[in-house]
Amino acid sequence: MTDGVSSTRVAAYLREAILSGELAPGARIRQEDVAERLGASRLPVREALRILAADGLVEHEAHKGARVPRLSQHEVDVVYRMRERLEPIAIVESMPHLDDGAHEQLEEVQRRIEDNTDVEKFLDLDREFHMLTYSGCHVDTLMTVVTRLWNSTQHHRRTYLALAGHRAMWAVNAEHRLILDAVRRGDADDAERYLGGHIRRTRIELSHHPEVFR
Amino acid sequence: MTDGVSSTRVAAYLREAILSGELAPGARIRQEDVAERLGASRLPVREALRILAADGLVEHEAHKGARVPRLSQHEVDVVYRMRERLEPIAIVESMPHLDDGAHEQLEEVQRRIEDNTDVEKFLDLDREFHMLTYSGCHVDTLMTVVTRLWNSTQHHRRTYLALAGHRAMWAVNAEHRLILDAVRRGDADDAERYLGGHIRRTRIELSHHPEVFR
DNA sequence: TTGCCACGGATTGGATCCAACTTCCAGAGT
DNA sequence: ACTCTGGAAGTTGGATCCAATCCGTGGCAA
Repeated sequence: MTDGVSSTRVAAYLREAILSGELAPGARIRQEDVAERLGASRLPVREALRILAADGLVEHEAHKGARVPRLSQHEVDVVYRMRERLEPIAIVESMPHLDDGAHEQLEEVQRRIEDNTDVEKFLDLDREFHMLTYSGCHVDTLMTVVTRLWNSTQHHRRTYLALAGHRAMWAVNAEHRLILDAVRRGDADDAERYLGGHIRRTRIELSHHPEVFR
Repeated sequence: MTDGVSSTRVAAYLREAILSGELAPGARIRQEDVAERLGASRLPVREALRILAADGLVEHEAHKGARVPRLSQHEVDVVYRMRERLEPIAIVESMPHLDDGAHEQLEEVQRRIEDNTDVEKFLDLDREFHMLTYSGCHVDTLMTVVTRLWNSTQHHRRTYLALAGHRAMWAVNAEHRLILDAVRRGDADDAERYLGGHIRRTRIELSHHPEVFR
């Protein structure tokens, strides 16, 4: 259900365009272009841009318009260090509320990740896997921030994956399996540990590839 | 200097009203009221509300309007656990960029905190102290999130202080002094440790006072 | 050639009017 | 007495038009 509200539809459209890489970091977003393309007026576009700014997907400057933020290597590194500390909280909050159905879903998504070879598909599935592990966390403030952190580094994950291919994928799968097992067993300590390690290892791999940041 | 842009002026006005407690959690904000009071049209008010939503100061629902979010005790606890893990990153990022002038300012602010007895004044000064220690952190994503976390719990700090008075204030001052000293010495490990402990102790004190959450 | 100023197109910000939705209350029907 | 329905009032969302600002371009002078 698209909510019926135009501004949220526009926001969804732009969110997809940015996360899919169609709009790269640094790209400018002209209100009238979007309005025309979606058959709406500029007003809902303006509101959509504010919504996306809250998600960290665009940055807005008065009288200069909106553009997709361009993060430096150091900024991305800090974002990953933030994730390393925040997401363990989310998984611990979430685990008690995950039932067998959720565990099944996780197993299924992880199986699809292991069968997959496409970069774009991996990005979606990986995000789905982690968000599923957090789906029992009902603290809005936390989930908003976590989503924001994923959003703002989506572009770099993509270019890194396109570069490294599936060479390092075995580690991701091993870590996901360990996380999934800990979640199933209800072992919060292990879940925290493996999740933190997963993010940390990714951060360090990224730091070895400065070419991702042009 | 107020940016000249109406929507940011409106946002600043509402931000002040919310942080000062004038608009309490749960309070509804009608666009026309604000517009009339500030002599603007409803449009900049709408944009201001979106800006504030990004700061976590209001929540917006389609066709139902904006209101100041009401956080549960558990949510506030999680927000403090987030702060406990994020702000140490901020202070470590910041410290290398703080010069003697900044150290002087910190000393001055802390002195004023120790001389102060007013609750409202303490809230401002305490925030100023911590934000000063983070002022050298130029990672936008991190500072945006930290600000958001402070914003969303400002109300609870106020009511707790009004309740506990300055009984527990000595601990705050001791911790501030230790943080300030570590910052001066450029000792990142100590700064991290004392800051984390400061936030953690506050969180635990809050958890002992459920009456703050009505 | 280079730097500066002015001007005009392009783009965003704001005001007003109209449409859509929500909420609340009265009244009929059970 | 209770529930459900319909409609009116109140509030937010969207479209259009106008104002303010930015930015590139071209001309002019040093």
